[in-house]
Amino acid sequence: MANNSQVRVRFAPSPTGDLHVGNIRTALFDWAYARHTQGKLIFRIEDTDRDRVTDEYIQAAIDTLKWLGLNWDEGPEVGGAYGPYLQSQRLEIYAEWAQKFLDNGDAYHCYCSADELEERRQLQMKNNQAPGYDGKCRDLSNVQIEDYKSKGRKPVVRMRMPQGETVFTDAIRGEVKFEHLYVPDFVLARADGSPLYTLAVAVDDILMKITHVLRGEDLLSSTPRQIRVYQAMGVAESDYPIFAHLPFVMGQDNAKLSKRNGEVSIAWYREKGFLPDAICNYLALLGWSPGDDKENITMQELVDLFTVERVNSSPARFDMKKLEAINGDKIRALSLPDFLDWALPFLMKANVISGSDDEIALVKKALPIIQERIVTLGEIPAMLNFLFVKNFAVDPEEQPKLVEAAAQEVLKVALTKVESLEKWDHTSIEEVLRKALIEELGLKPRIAFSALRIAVTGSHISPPLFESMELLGRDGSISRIKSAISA
RNA sequence: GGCUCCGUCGUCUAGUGGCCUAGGACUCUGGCUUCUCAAGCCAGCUACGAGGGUUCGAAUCCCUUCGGAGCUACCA
Repeated sequence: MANNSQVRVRFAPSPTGDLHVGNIRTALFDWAYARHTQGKLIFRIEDTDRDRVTDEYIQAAIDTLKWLGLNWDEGPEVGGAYGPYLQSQRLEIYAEWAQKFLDNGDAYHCYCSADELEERRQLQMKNNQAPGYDGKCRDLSNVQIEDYKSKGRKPVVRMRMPQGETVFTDAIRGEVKFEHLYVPDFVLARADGSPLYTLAVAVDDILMKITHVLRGEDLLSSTPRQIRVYQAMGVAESDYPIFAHLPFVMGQDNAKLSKRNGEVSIAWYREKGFLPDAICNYLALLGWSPGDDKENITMQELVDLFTVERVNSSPARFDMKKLEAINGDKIRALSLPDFLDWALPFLMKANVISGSDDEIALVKKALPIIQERIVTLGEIPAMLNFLFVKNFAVDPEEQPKLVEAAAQEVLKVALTKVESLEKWDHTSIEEVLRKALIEELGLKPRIAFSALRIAVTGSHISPPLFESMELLGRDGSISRIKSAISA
């Protein structure tokens, strides 16, 4: 196996859509392994299928990795000695190798049409045979070739699989063996000369001197094809990369993660208000574990602890609840300046604030009292809206609770006490209200403060009442209590 | 169908022959705390897919079986 001293891992997505949870978990492991070994992370775009990969998706993939903090050493935007890193810019390279394979007899031209192949496949299935290319064009005579050409047929390049078997050691699963009987000759390049995944991935991994291939389990059965290409390239077995096939991340119902059973696009989590560190922390726990009972880890701890040996081989189910729990932990651990930086864009986007200095100052004061009450940043606007809203109105569903006689009594007493307060801070407010409502009127705290809470914040669920009143200010609080009384 | 991978609480996992009457986390349930909601604290529920071996001893090793997943493309 590869014995280079410098570890070179690659993350090579085919951006046919927004990067999803599974992609990111792979990227995260690739990144963590590169950093753990102080090796290099190579970011390569597999866009050989330009019908499905768009520039927008490529850019989105780049942005997503950056947002998550998964930086790369070679690839788009940073370049590197083995570029270009977009496969669509490496077409001549693949064409050269395809030609070389043809010249050496490792590959051959196949003139079968898609329809013919499909027809034969159906027949194979019907006869209970393993479907796959039957080798029809393996040894075409010159006459046959001329005949095809005269009919205007354009050939694809197909790799010749020799008899035998391919055995390799997967770093996660151990020895895996494939009999070539079940690995049919596969297509390397289309009739127009454009390469297919099997050609490009193998050529690039060798040319880019990749030492470790950590990728999804779905690619496990394509590994013998890649190894076949290495052989045709004349690569020594000791220079093959080490393969490590990561277990799947699945949805709730044991199916591959999809829109149906949970949001898959990382962009969605970003908008919802999940922190990159929380996403990475959670994803790291899918198929890997730090080994001890500690699960809430930092990116640095992940780097320090991550080894392929500790990666599981069994698939994991994605659990939104646990992600939320971790996100809540991460939010609570945020410093106030960091929390402010994360919170502001959400408040602006929801039009709760416009971004003035006064508003920001107030947000800064309010954040500590909601920090342990939210699970995602997206909940912040609703939590703080009562401080900024111009036309305040009590939630219609809460309104009935205010008109009750007992509530009116509380509000009236509270109003007079609060109006005569000299210092407007939460301790003074709490002190005077407790004295008047709890001690003197003998009310239970939860009863006494409920009406006030609704009057001031508009809902029976809110940040702590006295702090909320302090932040709202004397005038605002008093006028809201007044309007609750007259209502 | 064939090939390949996988199988510990509901979920993520710890566990590599005795430390396991199986540990942690999330969820759920009950309680404490409490100005609401949270947070925090305490307690509880629940698992080695099944069946055979090997062994003094098995979640850990072997076999069979059942289940799940992936691949089986001129997608990646």
